[in-house]
Amino acid sequence: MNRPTIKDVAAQANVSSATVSLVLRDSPQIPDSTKQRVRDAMTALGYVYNRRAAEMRGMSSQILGLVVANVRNPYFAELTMAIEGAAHASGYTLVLGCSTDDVARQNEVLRAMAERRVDGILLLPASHTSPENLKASLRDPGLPHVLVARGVPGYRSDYVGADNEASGLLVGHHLLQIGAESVAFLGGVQGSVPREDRIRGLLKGLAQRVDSLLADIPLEYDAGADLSSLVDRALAAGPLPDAVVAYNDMHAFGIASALRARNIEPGRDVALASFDNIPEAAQHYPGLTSADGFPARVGQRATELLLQAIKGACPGHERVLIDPDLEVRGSTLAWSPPATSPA
Amino acid sequence: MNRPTIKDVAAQANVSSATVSLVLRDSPQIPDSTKQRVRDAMTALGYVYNRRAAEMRGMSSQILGLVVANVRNPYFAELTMAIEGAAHASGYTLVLGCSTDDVARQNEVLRAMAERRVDGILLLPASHTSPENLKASLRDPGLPHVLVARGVPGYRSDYVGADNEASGLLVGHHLLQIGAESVAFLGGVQGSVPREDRIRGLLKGLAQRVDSLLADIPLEYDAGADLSSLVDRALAAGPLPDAVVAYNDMHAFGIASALRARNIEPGRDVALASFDNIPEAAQHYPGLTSADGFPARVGQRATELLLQAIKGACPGHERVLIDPDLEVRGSTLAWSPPATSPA
DNA sequence: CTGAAAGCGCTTACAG
DNA sequence: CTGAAAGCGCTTACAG
Repeated sequence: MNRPTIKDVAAQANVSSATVSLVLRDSPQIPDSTKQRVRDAMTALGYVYNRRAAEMRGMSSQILGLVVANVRNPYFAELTMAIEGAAHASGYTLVLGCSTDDVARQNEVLRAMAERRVDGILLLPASHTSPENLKASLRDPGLPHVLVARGVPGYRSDYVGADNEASGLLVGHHLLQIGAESVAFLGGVQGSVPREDRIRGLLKGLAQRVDSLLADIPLEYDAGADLSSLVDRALAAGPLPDAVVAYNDMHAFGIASALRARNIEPGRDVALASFDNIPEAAQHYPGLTSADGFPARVGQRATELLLQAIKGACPGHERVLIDPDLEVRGSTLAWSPPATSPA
Repeated sequence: MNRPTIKDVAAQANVSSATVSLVLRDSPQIPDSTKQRVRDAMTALGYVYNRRAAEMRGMSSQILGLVVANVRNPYFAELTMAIEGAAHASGYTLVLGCSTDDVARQNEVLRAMAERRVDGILLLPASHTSPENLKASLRDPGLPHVLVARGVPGYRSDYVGADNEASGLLVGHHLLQIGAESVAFLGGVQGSVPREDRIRGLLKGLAQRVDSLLADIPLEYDAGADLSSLVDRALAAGPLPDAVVAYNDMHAFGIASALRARNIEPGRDVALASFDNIPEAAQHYPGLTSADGFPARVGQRATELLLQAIKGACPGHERVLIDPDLEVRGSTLAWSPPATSPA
């Protein structure tokens, strides 16, 4: 026999399928005795509710879609876990798509989600996503959605992300405070919005003493990033800066190792700071000074906003920025300006 | 107007809905001229295929479920990406559930997936999953499934994972070869099957000279693991071993930092090896010797096996172990036995 | 308190 | 080459 349906359950319990349906919804109009009989029939038959069939009668799918570039980046991983947790807590199931930061792949994934009638979509847009793109994939099909962690310039929609400029500002202020006079920014993918925001904030924070970066070297790709050659290029470009700011903690770890391999001890010979403050930043030696972007909060808020939008209570272009916080550790605290420069 | 259906498309194109359905499937019995007309109607109306409705007529959902403990562990992240990629390549969409290594949560997630009628499930079982558990959640409802990365003793099913014992053996042989005479194993969650397999293999590999571990200290929980206190406990337990073997690379990084913070240079003062060989292991200073578990291959094979099981071509208890490989780097190569011991 | 019936958006024989 | 009709497993008015 095939999977049992409410009809089978109804037959077993000697009621109509309508009654079974009402029992499933725990309707108050069914007396407990009948409910019990129906429930016994369900377990006897091993009945599993078919939400897909229910959906056909206008019910929602209770599925949310999440599209991220990848899940290897610990920041994205944390975000994904937070979103899965928030969705689960609200009775939603999560469909995951990885764009691998590729717009074509992203479009395929979004289309697949639309065909499966997800109730809404959380999108961390691939790097070169265009507004027209999102209009065609999300706005026109009428899919409720919120953009996460990265905005798409020129596209108005709900958005939740870290305040990258504020993060940069915190890092800049701190470096100013410890006396850094030359700063290089390493890592991140060229042209990405968070990267630009972080640099803009950083320069604002440093403005009192430093007016430009000693070096600004982006990566070609994020995956399999070659931090070692990045450090080579930075060292070839000029003198060792007082401080290196990495695009994120993962890049910072690679940079720290590359420096150490060249006999430059991070924290002592050069200050090192970065962004994200993933748990590993605290475990690293020296402890890595990092601006926390609170991915769990971003994911939580983004999910809440999406659920509101699905309910129809949608302003539609809310922009939520999560306040950053700077975790100061040995990688900048252990450094002090060279003696040659005046106090 | 609501979402357009094939009926709307049919009206627009002056054909019946049956014809539209055939065009969707690109049936050869429909002439190109009609197909074109229908397709034009689709784009004009912004029609989006409703796979859920199709499913009601006996078609499959083209959805696979993946349940993992978390996605923060880089090994799991890599696995997840590989599975998402393989699923996508075969036209499947992936539903992701995180059990947070909690059996109750895992059961909820599996139930939600069953209600959504996924075609099959890939499960990385939570630590204390029982065979009865899986029987009730997977076998009885007739859900095709394959277990990934961790087996459940006493439960027969398709399984794909790294060969942890062989990995341990490789590490053990290598440590023997560089002359290590005392070895401590640090990290991993007490009682986990991969942990036990790794230790068993390690001891086999060392058997020629070493017959027991100097220390074997597991973690209470994986999340937010306190590697620093782990190292303290290891150092308190006795003399510095020749080699430390970490449960995985993430733990090894934490251990390396903790050692360095205590003025013990990993690679020079103590050999350090571990498991997984995540990309960061190569970037670390010193390069981390690590046994590669090839999560991408595990994910790929597991997905293939599941798709076969879904097609019904299922032996049902295939056990696939992916061959490991030892990547030897500075963290063990730079170490040499203390001069006091004879050559 | 419970049942008969219509309908969600598709697919699939079956006619023509 | 194309259409009418039945049916997938539910839910929801509407009767009784």
